[in-house]
Amino acid sequence: MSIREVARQSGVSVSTVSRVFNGYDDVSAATRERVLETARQLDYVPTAAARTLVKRRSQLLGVVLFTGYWHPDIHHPFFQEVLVGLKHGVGELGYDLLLFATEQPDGRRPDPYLRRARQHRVDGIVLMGLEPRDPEVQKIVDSPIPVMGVDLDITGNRTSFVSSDNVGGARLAVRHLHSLGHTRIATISGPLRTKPGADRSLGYRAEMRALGLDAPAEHEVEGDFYTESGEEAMRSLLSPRERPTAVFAASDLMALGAIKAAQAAKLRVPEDIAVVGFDDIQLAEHVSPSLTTIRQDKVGIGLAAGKALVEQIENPNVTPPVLTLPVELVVRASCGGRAAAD
Amino acid sequence: MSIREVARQSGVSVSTVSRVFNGYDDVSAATRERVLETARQLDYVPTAAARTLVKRRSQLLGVVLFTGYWHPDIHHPFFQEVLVGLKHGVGELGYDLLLFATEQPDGRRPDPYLRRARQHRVDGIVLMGLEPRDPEVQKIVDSPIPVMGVDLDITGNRTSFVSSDNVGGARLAVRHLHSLGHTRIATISGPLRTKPGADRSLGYRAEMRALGLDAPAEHEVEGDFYTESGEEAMRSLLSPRERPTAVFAASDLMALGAIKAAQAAKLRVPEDIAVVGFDDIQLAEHVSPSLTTIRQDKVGIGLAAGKALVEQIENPNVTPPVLTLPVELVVRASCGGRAAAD
DNA sequence: AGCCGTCCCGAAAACGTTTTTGGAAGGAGG
DNA sequence: CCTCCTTCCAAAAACGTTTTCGGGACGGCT
Repeated sequence: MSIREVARQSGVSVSTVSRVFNGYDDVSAATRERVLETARQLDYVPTAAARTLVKRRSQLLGVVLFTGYWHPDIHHPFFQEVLVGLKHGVGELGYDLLLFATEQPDGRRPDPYLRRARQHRVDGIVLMGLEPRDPEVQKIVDSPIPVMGVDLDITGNRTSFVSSDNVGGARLAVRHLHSLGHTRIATISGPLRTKPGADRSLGYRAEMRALGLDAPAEHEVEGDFYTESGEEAMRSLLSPRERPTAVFAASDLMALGAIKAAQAAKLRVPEDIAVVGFDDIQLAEHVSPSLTTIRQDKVGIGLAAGKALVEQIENPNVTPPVLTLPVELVVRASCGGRAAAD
Repeated sequence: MSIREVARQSGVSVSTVSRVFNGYDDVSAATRERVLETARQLDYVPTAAARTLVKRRSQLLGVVLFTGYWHPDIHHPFFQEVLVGLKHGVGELGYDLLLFATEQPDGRRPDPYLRRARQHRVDGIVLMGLEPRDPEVQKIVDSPIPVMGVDLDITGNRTSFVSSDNVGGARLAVRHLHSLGHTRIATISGPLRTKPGADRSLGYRAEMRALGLDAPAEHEVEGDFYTESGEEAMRSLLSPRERPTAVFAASDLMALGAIKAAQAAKLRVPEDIAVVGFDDIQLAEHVSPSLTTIRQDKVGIGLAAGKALVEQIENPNVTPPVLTLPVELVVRASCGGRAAAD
């Protein structure tokens, strides 16, 4: 089952077998066939470990996906789809994914990610779901291993990131609301320390300004992307006497919470207050009223991240570009307008 | 950076360093400390490939997660949570996950999973999302590598599987419906060739019989777990003159479709027809009417699968038990009754 | 004939560990 | 003084590849 055995049985040297399996062309068609045939008979499979040892690369991409599973709302569907995209993206290029399972229930990570990555000699790392200022992130970025962030703005020598066009999406959302006649438009932003949170907030403000609308400070409240924070935020948005007639929530989950809070306050959505979300998670179309939202191409993000990472691995000299994927407005029922009839 | 360097700098032999790092006790406290210290200074990390080569095991668990990403409804949230559970389960035990990315957009898998598994010398394999009669599955089961199926009934020498108590769950569902006064209870089953599909159908029939209720053939129609099939199934259920007053759908997604179809037929849910689902996906509580359903402990399934697999790896002599996790009835609005006031 | 180029292929070193085998040092017991 | 355990450690083989270096065979030139 080792290359040695194949060599013996086909009457050639070890190096020749190796050459055959690596597709070198300096081996005659006849020997190639003979080697391939005996390999097939012996059911020979090359050992990755040995190859990794000598080539100093593993054809493996490390994935650190921070999913605190104790978080009640962890089921954030975003990363699942990104992962699917990632998988398909790198699969075609001959890489497999190494999912680091080094996270403890209490959030401690006993064996730092970077250490595991080096241990396995992964050729690249994908970072998702962790806090931008996690010290471990910085260590990884500073390492010589190529890194791609997903919704995590890191840059460096061999590192870059991919995310949706968050500011564009936010602008799209408020523009839509405005086109429906709203002028008092509030926002429930994501955590401003995260890239998507900050950018969507930026986009909101930019578009409000561009439209000549007033965006007083009390019309922007910060959530954490999850449902409850949306509920809470909406309550505080509703308290002033001049309440907004529309709100742009920086995530669908928060939009949901917002709608719930509005309904609890006896307001009708969208008649009394319009809501638009961000993400287009599966929920969005099934919920009632169905959610108008900004759709992110989640699979596409994974795909892009994978391909870009491999690109960076195989061309270490070119500095990797920051990738921004387009988003799309999906009009449903939660803000009335032309879809109100649905 | 190799063990050799550490040995040189701390004035001991290579084997001693190895012993220190593997926690053998036949090394004096003094040398141990010295070695550890220089290792720290050199920032030494042992190379997994070399270790794998000689120990013939990798501390890696292969995961084959078949996710046709071209399927419009692929976003099935089930596996995401299972994966999270799996990750945490095996992480504590010192294993990492190797996610095979060898699936092509058109469904071809160019390099069979088993081959990759052997290549990387994974210590065990987790199978999820694939068809029970996929020939590749059989090959994997027949291999000497320990295997755990998730919702995939495979058994063999070193193989077993874990799933929810599907028949119990189904019985729970129809019992609940019956307790609400329903007697004409239909079901939209999952694909009967899959374990969960078959078992939930079995449970439905068993409970109907136990309750002395009539379950004519036209009251059971087979779907594929996804939304559209539920819609379609509901339409055919509604056509006979003696239409059911309640239906048990073998998945939440199908329940959703069913509700949609019922509403399209101008029936009110739950007043005119009650629906209960299975899974308790995130959608279930947000949809309107919110879904009464049977909750699966998805994270728990992953956790159990991981632990059981590792158990089997480390105790190859004991034959692994089939694991069945309890489910739970979650009463919401979609079938009236005591939650109708919600 | 002699020289050179091309085409195939083999020998051997290297990658970084673990494990087996055995041996030196030192103390205890006779 | 001799023998016999312990305790600690070193040497070396083994794991299964890739890659470098070089060499034989063969044909075509001059």
